[in-house]
Amino acid sequence: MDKLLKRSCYCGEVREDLIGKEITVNGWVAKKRNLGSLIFADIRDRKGIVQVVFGDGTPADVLEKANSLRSEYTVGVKGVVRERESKNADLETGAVEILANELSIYAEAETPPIYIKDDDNVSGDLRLKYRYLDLRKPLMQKTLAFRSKMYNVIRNFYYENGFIEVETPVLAKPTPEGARDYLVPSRVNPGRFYALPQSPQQFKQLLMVGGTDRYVQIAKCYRDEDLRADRQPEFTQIDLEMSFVDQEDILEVQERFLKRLFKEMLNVDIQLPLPRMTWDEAMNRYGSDKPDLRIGFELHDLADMVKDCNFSVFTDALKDGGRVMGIDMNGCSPKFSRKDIDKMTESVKTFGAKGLVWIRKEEGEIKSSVGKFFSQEELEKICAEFNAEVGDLILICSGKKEVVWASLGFLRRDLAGKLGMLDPKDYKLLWVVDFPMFEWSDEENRYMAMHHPFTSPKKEDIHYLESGELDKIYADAYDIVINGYEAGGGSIRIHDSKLQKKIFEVLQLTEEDIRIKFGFFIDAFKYGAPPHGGLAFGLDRLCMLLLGTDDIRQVIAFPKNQNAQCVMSEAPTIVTEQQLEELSIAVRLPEGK
RNA sequence: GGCCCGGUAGUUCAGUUGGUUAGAAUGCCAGCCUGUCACGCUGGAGGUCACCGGUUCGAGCCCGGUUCGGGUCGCCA
Repeated sequence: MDKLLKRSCYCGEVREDLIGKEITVNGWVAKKRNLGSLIFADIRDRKGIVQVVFGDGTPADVLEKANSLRSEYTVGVKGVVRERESKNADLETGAVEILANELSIYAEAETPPIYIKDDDNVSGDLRLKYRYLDLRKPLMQKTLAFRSKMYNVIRNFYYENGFIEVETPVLAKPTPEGARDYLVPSRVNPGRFYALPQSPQQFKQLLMVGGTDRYVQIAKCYRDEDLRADRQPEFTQIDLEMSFVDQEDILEVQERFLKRLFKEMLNVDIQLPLPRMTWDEAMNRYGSDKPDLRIGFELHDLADMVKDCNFSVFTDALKDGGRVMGIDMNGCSPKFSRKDIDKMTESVKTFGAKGLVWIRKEEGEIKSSVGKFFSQEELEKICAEFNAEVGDLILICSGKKEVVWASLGFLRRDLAGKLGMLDPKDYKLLWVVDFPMFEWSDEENRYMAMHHPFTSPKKEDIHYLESGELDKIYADAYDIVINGYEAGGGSIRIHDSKLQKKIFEVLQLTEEDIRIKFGFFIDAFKYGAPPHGGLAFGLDRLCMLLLGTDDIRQVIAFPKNQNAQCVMSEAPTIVTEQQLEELSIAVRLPEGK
């Protein structure tokens, strides 16, 4: 239609200093208010919204055209900025408006299927289907710009600290010992597959062998596992590796990065050095390897208090090598009904707990779901362990330690959330260090590397490799934890090929396995590998945390739904016979699909 | 793969014990309106109650199955 393109100002940036000046804005019609021969239109672009007035001197043909405007028409407006008669305090541009004298309708629009405003309340499914409309919302545009600024802070910091940005391949080799791979068939190598990287782990270590010394990459990673509110199948890592360093050196640089990130993105000051906690301590005090330190409600081991009690559930758990532990929800007794506790009991069952015992400390009396098994004196002793006061609610769980940790760890954070105690603007960062090297896998019936098989065991624990006491071996591995989220993790790597071989052995990989899966990697370390280590931050999760959302989709432009589909483009999709033919692939669907 | 929650107008939802023509708000369309900004007023259109089957004289509602979406456990080196 009419030609009027060149913008002189973003809608969201029109201010009093432009009063009296003629400007041109481009954008979408967010709202039209037609008062007859006076028409107001709110025009939106990525910076915000400005009010345009038609009437009061607007040429008749322009006024007529303005009357035909509908929601989401794409338009350009030229007009003079003037002060408003009555200001709108809710709008950043609310002190001014544009009196239009030219209007171009670049494109008409059908009625949008979703509301395009921040408080839309539209289901996530529809938002993803019409993501291109959803992205027009001011909040989404702010989020994209925020994330973009993050890239900038990241690159500046690491460039200034001597890191080299290197792109590693996306078409890579399948990763054994990890998550499920996304596979990519090779046409020119029939029957062979690339895998999309779960992380650039091996490449970045080979960069160290290659002498790069300090590497950084904002890397896309792919894992074919089930999704969660904070987990997408393709996600972005800030991936790092450093040579000739120990754990201290790495943590020191990375916490300076975090300090800078929080300062530049939020103007929040983070105190360094960050607190540290061993994995053992985190599990025993918080029941989680990613403890949320915004709240207390720490776990207490009650073994001493219940080892001789009459409640066989507890004594049996202890005899089987399990734990009896509890948390004290201070002052929460009146806040949770019997029904609420029933729900808590149901929720901990998903972690394998058989039940949940409660103790309510009341004026002059201590009540409990297991009151008939315990004397008041015994209950008093438990309350004393927590320094419980009247009005406290103590929740106790027993069983295998992993079950107890998971159950109570879940409850303390879940209940705190329900009580509104988790302030998203309060940032509690810590390092969790000294992870166990191995964990037993019932499924595989063998020990697996907890972090990954290139992680270095702690020097003082290496002798347990010989004695086979694998559960006594801890690793030079560390996670950065922010408000209960694992925001990143890393380790010192093995640079000694003999030690690496030994680790593969205890992981029960055969010579042939090692050859096939890691041959090139092992070979590289024969030629002089530097001591090295690194870390990767989850960029999406950092972005979530900084923006105070718990939905990772909010910070990704085009995310997948829970079934790993893009509901907008309908990926993944079936492909033509011809494509499959070229790739030498035959598809065999499971029964009923 | 398991468990939990949900699917009613374009959108967000209500819908009583199973009972007449399924409602509200918002959005949309038309008319009127010169200071609105959640504009207002008047009128109007808009429904495969996710799908299939069953129970019943009668199903949005009850039962069975399927499907779709969300959360979560397993899984995520």
